Amino acid sequence: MNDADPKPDLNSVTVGLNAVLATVDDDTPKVLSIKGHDGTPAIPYGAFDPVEHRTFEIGVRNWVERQTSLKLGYIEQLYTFGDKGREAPAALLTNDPSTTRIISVGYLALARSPAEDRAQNSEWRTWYEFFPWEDWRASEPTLIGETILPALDDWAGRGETPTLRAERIALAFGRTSLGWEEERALDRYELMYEAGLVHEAWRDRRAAGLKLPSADQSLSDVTGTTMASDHRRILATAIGRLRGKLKYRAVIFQLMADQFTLLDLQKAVEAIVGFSLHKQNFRRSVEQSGLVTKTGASVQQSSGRPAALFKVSDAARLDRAMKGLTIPRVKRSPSAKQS
Amino acid sequence: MNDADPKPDLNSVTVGLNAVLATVDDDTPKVLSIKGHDGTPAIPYGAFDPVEHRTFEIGVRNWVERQTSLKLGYIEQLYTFGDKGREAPAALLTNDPSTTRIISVGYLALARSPAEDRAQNSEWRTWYEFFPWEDWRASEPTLIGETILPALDDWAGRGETPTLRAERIALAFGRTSLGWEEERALDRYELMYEAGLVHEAWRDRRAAGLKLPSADQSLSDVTGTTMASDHRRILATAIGRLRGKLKYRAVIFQLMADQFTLLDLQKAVEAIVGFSLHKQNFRRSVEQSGLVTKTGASVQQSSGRPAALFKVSDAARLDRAMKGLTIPRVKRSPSAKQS
DNA sequence: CTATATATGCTCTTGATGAGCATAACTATT
DNA sequence: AATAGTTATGCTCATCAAGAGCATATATAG
Repeated sequence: MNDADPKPDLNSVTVGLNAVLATVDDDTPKVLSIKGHDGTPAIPYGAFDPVEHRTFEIGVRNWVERQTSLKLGYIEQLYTFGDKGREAPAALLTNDPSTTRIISVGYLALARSPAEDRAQNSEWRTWYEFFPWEDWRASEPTLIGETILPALDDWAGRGETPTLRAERIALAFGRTSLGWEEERALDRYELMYEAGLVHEAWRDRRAAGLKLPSADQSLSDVTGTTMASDHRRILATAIGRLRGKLKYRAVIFQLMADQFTLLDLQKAVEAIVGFSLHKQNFRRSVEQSGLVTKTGASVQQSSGRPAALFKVSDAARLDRAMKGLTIPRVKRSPSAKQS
Repeated sequence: MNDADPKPDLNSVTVGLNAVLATVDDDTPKVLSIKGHDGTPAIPYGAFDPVEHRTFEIGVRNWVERQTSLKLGYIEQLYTFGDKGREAPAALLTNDPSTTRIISVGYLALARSPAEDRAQNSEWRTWYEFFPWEDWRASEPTLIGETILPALDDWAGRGETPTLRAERIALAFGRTSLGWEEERALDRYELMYEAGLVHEAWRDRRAAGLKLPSADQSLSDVTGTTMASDHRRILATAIGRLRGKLKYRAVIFQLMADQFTLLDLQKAVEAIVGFSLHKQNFRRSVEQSGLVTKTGASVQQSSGRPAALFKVSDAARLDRAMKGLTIPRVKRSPSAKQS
């Protein structure tokens, strides 16, 4: 079955590792960014060294910890990006960019708090700086209704499959009965990329010598900060993944200090999912989950009643359950005329 | 930040593509397997050709479709495997296995029905042949309580962190309040691998010249069919992913024929998740979901009342919602003393 | 002591989910 | 044709999770 395969020039592939380091600080979700080759912000990346690294994960931990003095807690593989056209940063990793295809394995790592800054030329940035349309905490960003949707609708109309495009747009931007689904961050970014609504789209097409979209390029100036290579796509992947994960894994505690109030926890969740929660109900669900325990102590903020401090309970080391489409399993007695 | 990185010998990495082709046929979940180099069943794989393939996905579609005449519908990247020690099949992909590290990008693809067999030396096999402990449709496999758990407990006791191991085991095999979580297929396989309960564990350690576990190797003879390289791990990843996905994406219809009865649908879901569902409630949830529509026709099986035929409704092209940890968003009026 | 600002406690309503009884609609048999 | 056996469907109940929002409790700032 595979013997029939020709043996391509395998040596022309290079593997890089990318890591989205995320944290929540000052009620703000942040990512560690470095300066890319042309000054554009980039996600930390390094080459995968097959000799030194027994595992990708070990590789990521190694160079991240060595270069940032951050000790990574949670770490998870995101996706492996291998599209042609992401060769841009090739020059940074190899001496012969012309013939090499670079693929990169993206990772998501969570760090507790910025703990001051360490690494030179790296800094923590709000991720909403790169995705202004993803922050609904105050309210729906006006950018969406005023700029993004009109432009996307316009783009949809120009395509050969306007209906399909319209459906994708509606689904991604919460215009269906499902409403806004925060975990679709990647879908949204991809639509915007395709429609030429982000700077990268123009940059990449120009670099590839492709014909430019018939859209208005100036729109891409107001849709957030550009990143090097396809790093913004990787970041979108990370955001979407983390947002989704929050719902079925107790991963949020990887971002919390040892002690925290329920409001701290709520703010952290809100920072990540990008919208506000119902306070009383949030508390109820958290307390019922059994994931946290009162420490007994409490803290006093500026004014108002002091808040009780909580810590992660042991049970939280275990992951949590899932949910979804409704799979009604049989629980009680195997009696009755079942089946 | 990454300038500090030494430039390793990047050329010693080779990229392969693996595809788990899954289908449901005759109420049985199946995967396409080929004969591995030493006769062991393997998952179809091929080299990634950076020249010919603009994208991994295109690469996978290409060689799968060329070699099996199967047209892939749904396809999704699973995970990229890069651990040292998976060099075993290197000889198949390169002429110089000694210095090359092979990493492979795993994909999951869903095919409708086996549609007869096509490719030479490839065949569809029940995936429970490789994971007998994952099939709870009739009842909990006795293999778990009689063989697996005792052996795992034994293994846990031999380690330096028995409590941690015991917790992992309890969680993976449904011995916690969460019960059996079908999507933890990979967790279970990995535990068994670590404990030397699957043949691959012994094979790999022997090949690597490592010391063999102090466990009883004969146990690995009753824990399902062995696969080449780390393909069984990849398959476990695919199973877990698909099982989880069913709950929040309408992906099951990728496996159904144009017309189907609700029981057909139920059987397909059961085949995948590995346990039985409550019939009436399953129907209720499916019908309420709006994902299917009655065609008007009905079919008569051997005996009993004829069943109505359904088809996928247009709405199902859209994906479905998700659920999870409980994130109480504010829906109604932003009035009251909220926040 | 009063006005404010948070933290918490609770109640109500609605909808989803787990169970299982009751019927309907066919085929195979007496 | 009446009876059994079998699978499809219809429905009712009970329980629980989730969305809303009023009511109190406990501080800080005049």
